[in-house]
Amino acid sequence: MVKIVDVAKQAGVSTATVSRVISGQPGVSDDARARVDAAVKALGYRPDLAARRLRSGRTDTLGLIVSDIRNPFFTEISHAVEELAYQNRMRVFLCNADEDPEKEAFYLAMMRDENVSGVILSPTLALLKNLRPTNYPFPLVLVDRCERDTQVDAVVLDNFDASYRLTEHLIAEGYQRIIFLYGSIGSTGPQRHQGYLAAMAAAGLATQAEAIAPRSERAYAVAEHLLQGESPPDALLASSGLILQGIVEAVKAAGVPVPVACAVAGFDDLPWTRLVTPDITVIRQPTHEIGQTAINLLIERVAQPERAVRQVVLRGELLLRGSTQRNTK
Amino acid sequence: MVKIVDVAKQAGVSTATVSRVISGQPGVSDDARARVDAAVKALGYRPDLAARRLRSGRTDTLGLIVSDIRNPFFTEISHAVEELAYQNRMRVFLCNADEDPEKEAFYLAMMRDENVSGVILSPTLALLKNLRPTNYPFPLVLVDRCERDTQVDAVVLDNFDASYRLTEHLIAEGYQRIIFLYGSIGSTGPQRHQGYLAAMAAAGLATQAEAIAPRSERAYAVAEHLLQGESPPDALLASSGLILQGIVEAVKAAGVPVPVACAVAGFDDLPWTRLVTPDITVIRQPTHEIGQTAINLLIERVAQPERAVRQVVLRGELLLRGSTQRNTK
DNA sequence: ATGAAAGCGCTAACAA
DNA sequence: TTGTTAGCGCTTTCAT
Repeated sequence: MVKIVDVAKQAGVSTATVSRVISGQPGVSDDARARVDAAVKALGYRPDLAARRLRSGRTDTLGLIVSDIRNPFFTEISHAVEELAYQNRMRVFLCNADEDPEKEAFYLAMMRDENVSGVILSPTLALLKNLRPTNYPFPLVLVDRCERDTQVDAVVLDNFDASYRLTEHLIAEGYQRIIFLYGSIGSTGPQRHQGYLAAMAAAGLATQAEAIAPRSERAYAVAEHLLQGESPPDALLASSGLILQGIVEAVKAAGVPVPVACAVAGFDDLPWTRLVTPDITVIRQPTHEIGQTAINLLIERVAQPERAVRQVVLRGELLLRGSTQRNTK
Repeated sequence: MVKIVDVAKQAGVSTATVSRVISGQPGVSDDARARVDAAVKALGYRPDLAARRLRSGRTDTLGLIVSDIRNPFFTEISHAVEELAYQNRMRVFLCNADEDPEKEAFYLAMMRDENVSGVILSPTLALLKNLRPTNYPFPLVLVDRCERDTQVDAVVLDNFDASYRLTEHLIAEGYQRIIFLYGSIGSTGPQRHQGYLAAMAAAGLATQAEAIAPRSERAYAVAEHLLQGESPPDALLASSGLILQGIVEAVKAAGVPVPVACAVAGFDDLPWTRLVTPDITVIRQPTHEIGQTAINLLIERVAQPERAVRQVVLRGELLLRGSTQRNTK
């Protein structure tokens, strides 16, 4: 294995000069620089990262801890983070907490052990509720989930606003008995619930909402039950893609005509929402931008540890499609 | 920061003994072991990974380089790999090559620099064509893509067989003018193409296949064109989920009744294939098992570097659904 | 079973 | 601008 002394010897300089050259520091003559570069190339030298990290204390590695790697929302965020990390020549540990606080704690500890430069995290509700950023030896940026009083850099959707606008649209289309199904674990479901409540209240309509486990099977069961009940909904709203999927399956199974008898809408512009008939009205989250913003916040935080906390709130995009347009169909 | 000497002092032993205890080596008395454990706990000691790696040359870290992190197929594999790595207390660098040989090369070099214990890789075709495992200082396990003569551990689908059975099913249902759309870059598309050709030949039917870029827009355009042509297909087969999506959109847009006028089927049991009407017949790949098998192969290879090359070929599952059942509908 | 001590390859403080 | 050198914190040989 070729090491820094070999390069130094070959180039006729000291190891310090080689070190300066390979880490792009100033204070090296063009001549020496050229000789080192040549020696590096000739010998195929690659610095030993473990040695460098031990000595320097830096790793140039980020952690990304997502709640569910199989959820396309997080997959898009991961993609954006990976892309920017690649451009910045940083590595990233991508970890999947699977909504499990224990796994989340394990990975957070691992990040500490790895001495990462920073971590992007979509926290479980349990962690979010009493998050002390000072507990962590690295800067933290939250994505997707954040409470109003959390004092940490974060980038989230304006959940209240998005949900308000979605509900408002349904009301404008003439739907009245609008039922909202939302994920009970997590912070986004309840925030979206609030937007729904506000929009309904503004229109003077009675509300009904069901907090459920965020799984399509649960949404299916609840929707099925509601559709068969005494006063069935004329619109079903979902606070997430998974819940929306369950609703769509239930409506299909029950043979309820959409959007005439019942409208359907929800969050997350998943590919299938355009493939089904009718296609589904959704709120599109700017996933790529969320990931991009998160890693930029993190990089800036690393550069300036003392700067004020910043929370970026992004607006969702309402995509009007067939499942909520009673009039045009 | 607390280090190993602090623990040694506190426990009244040498650093060597502490090192033995924390890495679970034998040759330490129960008494010493207990004192060390207590000291570790009392001081909240965590070993410095950089130092450990520099000295030991081991990292207990794996690399996973996927072709496209946004593809649910790879997302499922990532999930399985992550799960098993977690159980084995190993870290994993998840990288997304995005089907780009340059990015792939970068990440492979990064794996070398990181001195990872091993790498799981879904290679680009360019790399697969002349893959020299001896070029890499770490063991390699291929997933999803592998040529017949590649001498590397691998776990793949039996693409020929799966495609054969899918085609056979369509023939049995009475379809005759079956056109196959497959991804031209990559090794799986052509392998699946061969299965289609064989099944058609066995039935004495004329074949038509189109090699296309594996994007839904391309599949849409080609399918649209075929459906409007002089002798339109009575069945369209896709070699991947993305191509299948394009076909479904095109058929829907053209208003062709499925499965009566035209059947549709393909690869990958994506959620939406059950949501559309009719639901789509597909080959389900055992994604979880693929990921699991890959990491197990890798762990065993690390333990026994000299064992013979093993290639695991898994069988796809044919899920019969509405889009190909002309008779029952 | 235990300890003393030699480095792993690199960076950065300091000297020149 | 350049070189010398002292460690970073740990593992592992080699004694005992």
